[in-house]
Amino acid sequence: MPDIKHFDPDRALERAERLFWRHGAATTSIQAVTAETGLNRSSLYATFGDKRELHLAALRRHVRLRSAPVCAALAADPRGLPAVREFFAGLVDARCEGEYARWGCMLVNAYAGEEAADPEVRAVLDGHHRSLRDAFRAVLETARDQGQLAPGVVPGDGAEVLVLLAYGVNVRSRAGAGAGELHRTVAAALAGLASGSR
Amino acid sequence: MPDIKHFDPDRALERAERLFWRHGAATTSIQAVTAETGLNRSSLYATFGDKRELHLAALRRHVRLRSAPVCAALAADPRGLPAVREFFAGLVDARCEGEYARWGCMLVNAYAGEEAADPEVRAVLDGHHRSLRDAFRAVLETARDQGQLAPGVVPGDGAEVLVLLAYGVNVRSRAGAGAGELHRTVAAALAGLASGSR
DNA sequence: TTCATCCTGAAACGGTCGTTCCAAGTTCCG
DNA sequence: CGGAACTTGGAACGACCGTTTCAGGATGAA
Repeated sequence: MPDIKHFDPDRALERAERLFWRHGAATTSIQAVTAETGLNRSSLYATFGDKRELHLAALRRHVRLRSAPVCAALAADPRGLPAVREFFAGLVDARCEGEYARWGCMLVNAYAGEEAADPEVRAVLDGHHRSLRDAFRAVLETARDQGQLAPGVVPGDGAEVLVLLAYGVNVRSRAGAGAGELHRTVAAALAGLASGSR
Repeated sequence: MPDIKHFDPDRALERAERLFWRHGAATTSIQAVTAETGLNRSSLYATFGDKRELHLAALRRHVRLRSAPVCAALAADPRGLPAVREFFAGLVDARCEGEYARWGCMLVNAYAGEEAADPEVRAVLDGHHRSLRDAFRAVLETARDQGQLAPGVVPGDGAEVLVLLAYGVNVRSRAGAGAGELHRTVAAALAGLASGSR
């Protein structure tokens, strides 16, 4: 083993992930990545390959470290509908306040970009879509078994609806929609799922 | 009046609109616009100004000629819920089949792009959001007056939910989601609005 | 017809893009 | 200590970016 890397690859990837997240793949230049990470072009290319591979690695890191844990926690939550409400409350807050306010969701942003034509990008997006949908379905099945669900609500279909709702929240939050407005809208959408609500 | 334009500005703008719609603002070059429209840089700049202004004009044309008429027809539809179902059926078909399949919605794409930080772009997006929401609210009020609405559904809140649902459909359709899947999901979402559904 | 006015075509601007290359430096193994 | 293996810094590549400029052609008014 002759020489060792002088930097932490995952730390650099996390910086790149943030750039791609906030500005998008097309408008994030390699130069911007080198400036943000502190390392130079050679190290970047030697470690991650070209820009497309770097973006893919950033997308996959995002799914692995940010999206997947949330999906797993959601799927394993035994509370039923309250878990769904908590998920959306956290989503709205994360999108409207704090460090990542108005960044939207990195994956939803990728849907709308030119990069969505890339089969490997699409595979990441599809994988995340399935994860989130399956998590919602599990929670809705739990809710149904506990009698929380309004009659007529099918967990599989309801889960797809909730995923689209989450996409909508992510889209709308990027244009500066207020947290209060989104909380209210989400509450109205979820009210239709609960038994005894009407 | 010395000389007259040798081309139809709106025809050129429509070509540019399609490029921005399909590929996004960042990845559509002026060169691509000149190639698509057939006119050269000078005429382009003299007519529309720089790239930002061209993109804004394309966005506004999109709202004026494609989005606004649909919103107006929706708002004026006297049928209530069937109008909502027809809107979404048409949306899903337009996004999944035909000439514009998998292009998504130009406005939703703009939400996710870097251009959403531009105040003028954001004004266009907000205007469209309000138009669509108001149209949905009008239709839901009609539905309520005709007894079609499930008790507990507030037209104002339901309208916001439907807009987010539409955003979700637009996002998901760009990654190749099937029309059948989206039709089914939309149907499940709308079922919760109808009276006697549960 | 003359002329002022506008449009068109094409070349060119500086800047930035993603990517490659290579010399110099650093590290571990024997 | 010698040298192979690998990283690093930095220059350089051609291509493309958005934009400007200008000469020359076309047009309508007087």
